[in-house]
Amino acid sequence: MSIKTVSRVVNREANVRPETRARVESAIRDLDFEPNPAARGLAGRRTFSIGLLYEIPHEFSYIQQLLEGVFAVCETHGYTLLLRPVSEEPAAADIVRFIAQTRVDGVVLTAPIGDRREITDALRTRNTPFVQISPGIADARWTSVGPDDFAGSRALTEHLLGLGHRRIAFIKGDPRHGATEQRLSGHTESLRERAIGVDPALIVPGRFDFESGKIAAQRLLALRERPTAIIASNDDMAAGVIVAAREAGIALPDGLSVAGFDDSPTALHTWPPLTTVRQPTADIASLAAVLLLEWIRGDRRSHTRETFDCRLIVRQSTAALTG
Amino acid sequence: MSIKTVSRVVNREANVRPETRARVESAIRDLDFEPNPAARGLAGRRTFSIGLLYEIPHEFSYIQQLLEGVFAVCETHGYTLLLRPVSEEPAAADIVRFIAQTRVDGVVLTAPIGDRREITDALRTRNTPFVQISPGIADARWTSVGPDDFAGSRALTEHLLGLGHRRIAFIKGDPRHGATEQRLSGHTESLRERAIGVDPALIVPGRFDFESGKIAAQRLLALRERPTAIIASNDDMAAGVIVAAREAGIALPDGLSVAGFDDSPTALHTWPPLTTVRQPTADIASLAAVLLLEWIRGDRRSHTRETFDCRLIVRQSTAALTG
DNA sequence: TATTAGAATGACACCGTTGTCAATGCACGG
DNA sequence: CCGTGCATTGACAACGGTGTCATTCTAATA
Repeated sequence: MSIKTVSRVVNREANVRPETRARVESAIRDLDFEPNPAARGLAGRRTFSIGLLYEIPHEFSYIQQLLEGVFAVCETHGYTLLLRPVSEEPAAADIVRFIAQTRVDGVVLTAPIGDRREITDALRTRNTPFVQISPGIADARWTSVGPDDFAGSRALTEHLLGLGHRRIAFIKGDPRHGATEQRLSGHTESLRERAIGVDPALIVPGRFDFESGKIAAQRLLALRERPTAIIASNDDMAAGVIVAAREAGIALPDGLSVAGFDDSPTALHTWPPLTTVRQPTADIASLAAVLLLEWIRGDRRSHTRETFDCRLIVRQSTAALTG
Repeated sequence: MSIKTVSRVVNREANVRPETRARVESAIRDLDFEPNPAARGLAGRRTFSIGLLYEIPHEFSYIQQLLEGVFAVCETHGYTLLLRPVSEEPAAADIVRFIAQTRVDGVVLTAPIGDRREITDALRTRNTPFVQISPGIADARWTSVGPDDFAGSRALTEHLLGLGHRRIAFIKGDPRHGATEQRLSGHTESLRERAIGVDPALIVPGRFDFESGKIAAQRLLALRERPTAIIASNDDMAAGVIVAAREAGIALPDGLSVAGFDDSPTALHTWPPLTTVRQPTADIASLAAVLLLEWIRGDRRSHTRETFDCRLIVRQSTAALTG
């Protein structure tokens, strides 16, 4: 069985007997063979890659900011960035296959992918350098970079407490994200410090998207004793809260204070514009990329957990408690 | 001068005499030499690329939809996608350099990059396959894919005319985008068909971002004879219009109808939710990628201009003219 | 059965760099 | 002036596939 025949099978060329093809294919499967794209590119004068050129948008959503931060670092270091959008809960095997196929030197794992133990284990086993963005529990065995969600969330709750609110509801984010728990504990911690009881009825689940925020708000606004303020774990959900409030005929911000998290473009698109917490996403992503490259080059031999401060952005969606 | 010495210079290795280094560097510049990444990867067992893994977000902005469409096609065809965010008005040379460096087999040009004559010329000269997304003027010498902005815009204006509006203002988009002119002419064409004069005061410039929409709206709302409806050339600007209207104390949609374009996530985050026009961005991007791959493989010998229908999405931001 | 075209397979050079190690150049001390 | 050791450069074999062309099968035809 010559190498060339394998090449024919891989490239789906004609003139290979079906049984030969089958034999090769099963061998490929057994050996987990992935053709080396560099060798294919070199010999075949093609790269099996295409470029996508686009203008940097004026307003960045979270992913775009991440991209921007990582991309900037890649550019200055002469690295290429391969994107891999994955569906929810990708199998560790899918990620390993991506690395095997592309032969990337390392990967940046965004939340919540980097919190999956099987995935970090698989990468560590293969000795593939990686950094984790916005981890849940930081692990000393690898590097992670993220915002201080806990402190950011505390600042938000304290802002509302300062405005006189005492019945403050909290809409949680996607439970798979580490940020979700940290943002929640920042909130409850603030309440506890002021000796304000945490009413379980005021803490409701969400999934970080507009729709889940709206549904959560409908539930909260239907309570006998309605909250005077609602904190959503991100801006998209806060936008959902605002719409739910409008549909319920509640005046904003006087009838209800609403706050978000992230300072995404959405925060300015709502009316009133959202009080929120800004995390330096692009900086986080840049540092993650820098640390990854250092690791790849062997310039670094110990792991770290880097945390960035968040900043409270007060806009008109929160107001002093009246009456 | 051995090849190896060039390699040392390129890789910034130590132990190269400064004058040797200088000589090599000037030769590199003179010859426009770009190292072949495949050969470097093959010999050096590294790819100078890192991966970025992220979960597909629930709500797609325009860029994310494009990405998604192109990516899906790349994945099924075994291609890798290299992103290249560029600043406004990138030089053709930058783009040529990107191609030279990465050796991509072809590129997708998004608006308005693909409308720059110098860029298309440069690509054609180098024989680099490319397709253009949302072109201004389609050129028979290359392939382009885009929405039918003209018809979509017409549908929007007709919807407002049907609601009884006659003083309809229009906020234009970024003039560098082909869509801008097409969306405007769809609007004026509709008016003309109904023999309604086009009042130049009601057509104002914008740049596709929230802020420019807000400023344009402030200008329109200050007119002696205020429009009863405002069409913004995209949703972000429409969100700006809504905020400007709120600040002016105008009730929506009764005091003013507002419409956007694109059906982005923003369209649902505003209150009232936006009447808008949905373009099948992901489908457009997918077809662009498919056509590009066909061209790369030589399966295709003639260029085409493909157009996708848009769909009017009526929500609560537009209402019948009262009084 | 011999012949032959076309299908299937293999041998081998080559793609453009980097890693390794040998060769050469050079400055300095004895 | 020569030997020593480090700085600098070059020779050459990989790297892991693909392209080309020769060779071997296979089955249809005479």
